[in-house]
Amino acid sequence: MNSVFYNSNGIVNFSAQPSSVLPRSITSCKTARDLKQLHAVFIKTGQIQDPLTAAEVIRFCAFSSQRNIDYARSVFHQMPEPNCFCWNTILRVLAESNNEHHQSEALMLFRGMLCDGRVKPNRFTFPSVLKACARASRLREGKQVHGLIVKFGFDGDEFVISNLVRMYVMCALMEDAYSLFCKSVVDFDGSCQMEVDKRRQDGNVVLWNIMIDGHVRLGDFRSARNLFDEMPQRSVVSWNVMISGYAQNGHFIEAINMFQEMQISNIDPNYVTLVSVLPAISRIGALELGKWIHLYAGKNKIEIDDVLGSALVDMYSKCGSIEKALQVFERLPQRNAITWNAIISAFAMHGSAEDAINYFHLMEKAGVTPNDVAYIGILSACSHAGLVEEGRSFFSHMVKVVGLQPRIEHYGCMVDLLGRAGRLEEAEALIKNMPMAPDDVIWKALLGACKMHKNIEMGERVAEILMELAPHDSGSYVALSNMYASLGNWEAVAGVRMKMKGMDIRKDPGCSWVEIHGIIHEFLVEDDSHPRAKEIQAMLEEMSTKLRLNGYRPNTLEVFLNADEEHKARALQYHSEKIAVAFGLISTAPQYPLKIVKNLRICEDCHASLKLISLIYKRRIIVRDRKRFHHFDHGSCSCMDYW
DNA sequence: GTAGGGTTAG
Repeated sequence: MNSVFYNSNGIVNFSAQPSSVLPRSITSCKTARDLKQLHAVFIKTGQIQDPLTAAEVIRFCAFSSQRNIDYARSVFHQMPEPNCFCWNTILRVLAESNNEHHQSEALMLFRGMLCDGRVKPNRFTFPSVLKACARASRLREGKQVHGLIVKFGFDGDEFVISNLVRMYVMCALMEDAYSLFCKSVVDFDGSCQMEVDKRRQDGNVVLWNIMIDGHVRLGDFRSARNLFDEMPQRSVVSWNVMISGYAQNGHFIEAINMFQEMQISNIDPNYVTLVSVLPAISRIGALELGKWIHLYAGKNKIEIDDVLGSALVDMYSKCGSIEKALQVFERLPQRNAITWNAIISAFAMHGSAEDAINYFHLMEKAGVTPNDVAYIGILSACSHAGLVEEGRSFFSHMVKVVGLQPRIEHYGCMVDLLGRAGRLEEAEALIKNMPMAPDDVIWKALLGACKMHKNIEMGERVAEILMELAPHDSGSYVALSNMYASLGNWEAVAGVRMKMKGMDIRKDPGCSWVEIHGIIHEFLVEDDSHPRAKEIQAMLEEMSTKLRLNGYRPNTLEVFLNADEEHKARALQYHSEKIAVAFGLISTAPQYPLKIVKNLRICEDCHASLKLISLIYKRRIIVRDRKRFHHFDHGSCSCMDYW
């Protein structure tokens, strides 16, 4: 007969079992199969009646890598008399799940626990219950739980309080959160005068972090920053909350500044810091900083798993290095749907439709089902490469075979795909038949196609709609004006300009960034504010001369002004990306590829010029515009002039 | 047994 006994940690050991067949304890279970075998033995021996054993089983199914909440729940419900520890375990499992139904279930279960009455909740019960309320934004229940906490006398427990504050913060009730916060901070500070109680101090920082997080969630960065500056001490989490808050709300420069200040303050970035700051680096295109992060992870033994890996793949891709993106991707020990989406989107952005399609199929082969985002990636790849039939086939496969509901982003790709291939009527028909209202992005895609194919009739119509939909967006005015200009209709151009002036709409200034030796340099149109402006100017003149000698003629069609040709040619010379290239050429050695990030789309003239410049100066130039990458090399561009 | 994270049409 098998004997069962416990070690000092309450972990069950099966020393009499042949180790090749059965795991010796729950902690040595590697797979769900191991656990099921062990569980079967527990049932057979009746040992499952022991609450500690049952709780260990629940914990394993809930928190190990073999996450199986259904299994945990069934073990729990089979217990005739679960003790408080078991209740706490199942409540925590449900509360921390990402599935919203589980949070509701946790609350129902907690209600059951109270009604049952055999077990009283303890101080470990409430954090989970509060977490469930917070995650599901269930304020009404949250307030009831607050009442119970007072009734049971746990309103002095730091874990309970921090979860209570967090619950109010997540329900956007900052006043309630503040009243608890202020009370606790005063209490804690009072007791800390006598003796520095480390745990209390930590608890204090946690509360500050939660409050900062609350302001960040509400988009109130000023209050968040004030608290951050005021707090008596900051933990790595305090920095992470600020960095991720900035990064997720489009304040990329602030996120990066915070990250750099963090290092000045001698706080070591951790895994979450890296994952939080990487998207900001991607958006700015700060490759050197991105590389530093990658190295830092390696040096500090921070594991590059699927999550950090996805962020790195995206960073390298958005910073212009598709080769490094692929290298990181290939070396990852595990890849999930997001990792695959990141590499597929990377190929799409860089114009390698073939690779995007290959990796899409590799993803399927690896047993990862492509989700809606994967289809956005693949459709955008088809659109950038002009693969109309392939795009159509992916779209219909997604709808008819996979049964995914297309989102507006999918329609956006299709409108772009059809429009740019010159099938303007089909694109317009698709917009009319979409199940949702078209947004400005959809109309902009069609307007771009009208401009490309010089369909002024449709262009005017679409621009009209856009001006109504997004009246303060300069894009539609500029596109319409450019369209008239390309037809030489200067009167109509003047009309659009008048309208813009009347509504005080200004064209977004073109802006380019180039990172040279780790420092980001920003250039605006006609920018002469750089310390090396004189040398840049001389370089621009030289470029201009060499371009002309190589047969280049300025393409002034897209110049916004109705000015004489010479003036327009000069305006073109000072587009921000050209200034950035000039600066790059004088600042770096020939083998150094220039990587430029531009806020708007690259214009046709700059595109033609950069192709020639890559030939004349034997320089690889990679430009990331608002939409995609252009790799200029040996006189041609990776987009094959289709963008 | 407290806080924090990656991909997405133009």
